[in-house]
Amino acid sequence: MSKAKVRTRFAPSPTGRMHVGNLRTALYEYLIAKHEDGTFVLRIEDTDQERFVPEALDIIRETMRVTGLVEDEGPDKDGGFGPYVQSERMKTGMYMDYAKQLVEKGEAYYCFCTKERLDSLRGSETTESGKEIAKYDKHCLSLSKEEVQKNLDAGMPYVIRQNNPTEGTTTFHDVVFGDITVDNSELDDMILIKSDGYPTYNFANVIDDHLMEITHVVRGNEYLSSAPKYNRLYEAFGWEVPVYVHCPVITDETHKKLSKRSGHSSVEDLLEQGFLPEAVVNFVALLGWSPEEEREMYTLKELEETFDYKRINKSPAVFDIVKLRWMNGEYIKKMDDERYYEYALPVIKSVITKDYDLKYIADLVKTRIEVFPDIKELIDFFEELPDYDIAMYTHKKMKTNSENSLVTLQEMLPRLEALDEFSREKLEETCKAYIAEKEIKNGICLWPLRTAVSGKQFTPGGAYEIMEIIGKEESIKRIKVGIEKLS
RNA sequence: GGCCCCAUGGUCAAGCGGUUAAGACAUCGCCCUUUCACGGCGGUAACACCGGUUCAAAUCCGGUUGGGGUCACCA
Repeated sequence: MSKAKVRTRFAPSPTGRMHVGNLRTALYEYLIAKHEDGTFVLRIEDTDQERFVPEALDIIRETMRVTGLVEDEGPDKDGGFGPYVQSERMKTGMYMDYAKQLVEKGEAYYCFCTKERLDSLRGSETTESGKEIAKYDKHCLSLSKEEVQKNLDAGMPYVIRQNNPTEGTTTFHDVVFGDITVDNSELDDMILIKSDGYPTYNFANVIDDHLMEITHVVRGNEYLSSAPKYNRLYEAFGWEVPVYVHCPVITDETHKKLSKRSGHSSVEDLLEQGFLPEAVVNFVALLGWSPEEEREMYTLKELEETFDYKRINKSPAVFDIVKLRWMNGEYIKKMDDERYYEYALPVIKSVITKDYDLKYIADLVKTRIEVFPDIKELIDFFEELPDYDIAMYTHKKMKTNSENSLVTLQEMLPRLEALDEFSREKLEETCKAYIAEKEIKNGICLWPLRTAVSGKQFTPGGAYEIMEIIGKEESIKRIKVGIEKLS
């Protein structure tokens, strides 16, 4: 028997921004498919009309586009398994038909219980500690066929519930967690069809995955507890269960599930904060999974080759923004000039209005940033000399203080004024000559100059680079300010 | 609270019965250097606890503790 073609799916519900947990799920689905030369499909699960937000769809598409997780089949790419949007599939009445099949088999039943009854059900049965017991009591299971029909004819609102056994156990298999067995008495009779006629997420999922011939299902660990009920559904239909891959949750620094509060829970947030999509993908791939080889920088293409879902971790991982920043910095350093400028120049222009060599400035900060907005505070002094404390002229290691700094500035001023060209070469030549002449350490000359022209403790580049960028006039002006401050 | 899951440095993690318990981020120190950064070198730092099984346990089993998840006509 030949191996069935691998088909995976990313099935988001369009309810808001794309969470990094969703990105990881999508990524793993994508990688599992690509690794086996399989098909990655996009399916939109919009069965919740309450929470549906139209823009969310665009966000998802855009996120997938920039991260490179492009689907092989989906709403815009019919592969013969459509429609790929659940609200459209719903129109065919297919979910209802399948639900009715289950009713026929006695694996499901109509339920006419009101919201009030359900609420009182939960309220009445409480544990000693006052916690709720949420299981439905199978009240409507006892209704006769005639009673059901009568209610239906009367137009009573209803739902269809799964009829789970109350004795015995159910075991399901998960690739990362192994076999998990639960008592059937724990299984709630979950709703399959809502009173608005829409299928619930759980039901639509099973139907669609089967119909779309999905072979591997990746999802968050939060769905682990509903997995046994899925098994019963597959069993009831007599369908083959796909390979389940449950991923550990991603948590924040407090080890709680990553939420909007943390400020970087969505891919959108991250991109807005100046992170590169490839860095985010690389980082997220490593959250809960590790390759066999000793390495952690991977392009999406390389991940496709090495990804092995059997190496997914079981324990929750903390989303460490500090390490993401580091990784992003690594990606920035490796960027080719053209693309780098594309990202860096706009940021530089937001700070510098003067006619400076902006690409030169960009080159200077390339190894000094982790995300692009970092550039701002690094280069603000180019635009305007900040007011600074003369204590900055004193540097122990450079052996400088206000006195010798003043001397340096006073003696260098005429030499610099005499220069007709403020190139790096000329500047270096001039300073070196002075240093040799006075038989002093480099720092005695360069530190005061750098301080005077920047007014900052730390700068990207040294005195030569800064003076070359701001030019003769501005340099002289700033050195005079320094002399004034020191006098 | 019931049920399920998890447990190696601050964080991500390798490890599948015998290792000096990798590596990365962070942190600290040194080198390079006109500052900072880059780069190079080095240091601090971990098997939650208690019992088994075994000649041998981070690795297997049980319990304890801790953490997480889930208990919707949401996904």
